[in-house]
Amino acid sequence: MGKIIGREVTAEFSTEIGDFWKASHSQIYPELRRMVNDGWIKVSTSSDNAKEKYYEITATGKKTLDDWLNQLVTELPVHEDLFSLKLFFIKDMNDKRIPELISQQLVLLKKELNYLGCRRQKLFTNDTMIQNNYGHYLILMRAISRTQGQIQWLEEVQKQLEEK
Amino acid sequence: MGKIIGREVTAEFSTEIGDFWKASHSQIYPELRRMVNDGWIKVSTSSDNAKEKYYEITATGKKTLDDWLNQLVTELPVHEDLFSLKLFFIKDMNDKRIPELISQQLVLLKKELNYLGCRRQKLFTNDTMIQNNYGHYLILMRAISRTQGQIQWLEEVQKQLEEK
DNA sequence: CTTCACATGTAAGCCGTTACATGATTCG
DNA sequence: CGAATCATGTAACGGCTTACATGTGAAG
Repeated sequence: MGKIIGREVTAEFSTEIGDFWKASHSQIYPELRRMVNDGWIKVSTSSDNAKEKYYEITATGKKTLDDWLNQLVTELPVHEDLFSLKLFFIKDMNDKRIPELISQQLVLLKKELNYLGCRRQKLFTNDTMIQNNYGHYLILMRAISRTQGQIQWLEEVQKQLEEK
Repeated sequence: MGKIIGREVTAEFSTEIGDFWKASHSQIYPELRRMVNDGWIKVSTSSDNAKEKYYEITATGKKTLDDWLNQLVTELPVHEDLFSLKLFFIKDMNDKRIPELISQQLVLLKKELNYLGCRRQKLFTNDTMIQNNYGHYLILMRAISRTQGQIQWLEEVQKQLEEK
């Protein structure tokens, strides 16, 4: 119980966690090693599958995680996105790249919204699932709301630009 | 005209561009050098101030920038934020760290919203300013809308959590 | 028994940071 | 002329990526 192999950690960064944080296996394996060295997790090899290494959190690791969770977040992240960066360099209101960028961004956002909706349906089928993973539920719903908001805003801008 | 020194580029990444992209002077100076090597910009030293190096975009540089602007953005950025990451690890709906994280996040978002409002007032005093920097105006307004949306959403969650 | 998927690992490089260092200008 | 500020630059390092490399298990 509570044991996990590197491959599964990697998978989580493509699904669960992957919606808001990315990491590849090439980063994960060395990190696991460091965490073993630091005593945050311990490793055990199974007898029936020599290639797999089972990792498990230690008391020290739990403490470290808990301390980290108790620390307040003091800064907002910077929103580095190419969409904003490109728009920044376009001065002219009638530059036709503006509607192009917007419509492309809308394509991406709608795909994202659809994806997030699927995630919600898949992960949170009933109230029990929500109550037992409430933090995860919150950030997923927040992502959905944010994406909807952006779509709505961009569509309004799009409409205004067409009216000329 | 069109000439700028490294110090001023650095300053832009603290103000104008800094709202959605960060870079320190230690990154900028080497980059300027590379861009000179690549022929994207050219450098000239002024007679009256030996320490200043004036950079200016070349035709090649303009072409490169233009090509880049014409490329479609094909992926949304990942929203790496500590707020989401921490919430992800909190399973229990009644964990008191949830309202703590939310209220702290609201503090940060309101500060941000206020800052963005000031930027808007300062940079876009009249319609001419808007029309001559329309892309910049759009992303600023988008940031404001996004921040407002997040505040609203979090406040609703906060209210719902209090009702128990 | 060989092929393919699984599981782990390493290497090189990019982009960004903080900290450190240096020279030029300005101003009291 | 000494101190503060301006302007530039370097060093060390951290986190992340892509590409490369290796070994093991399962399945035809």
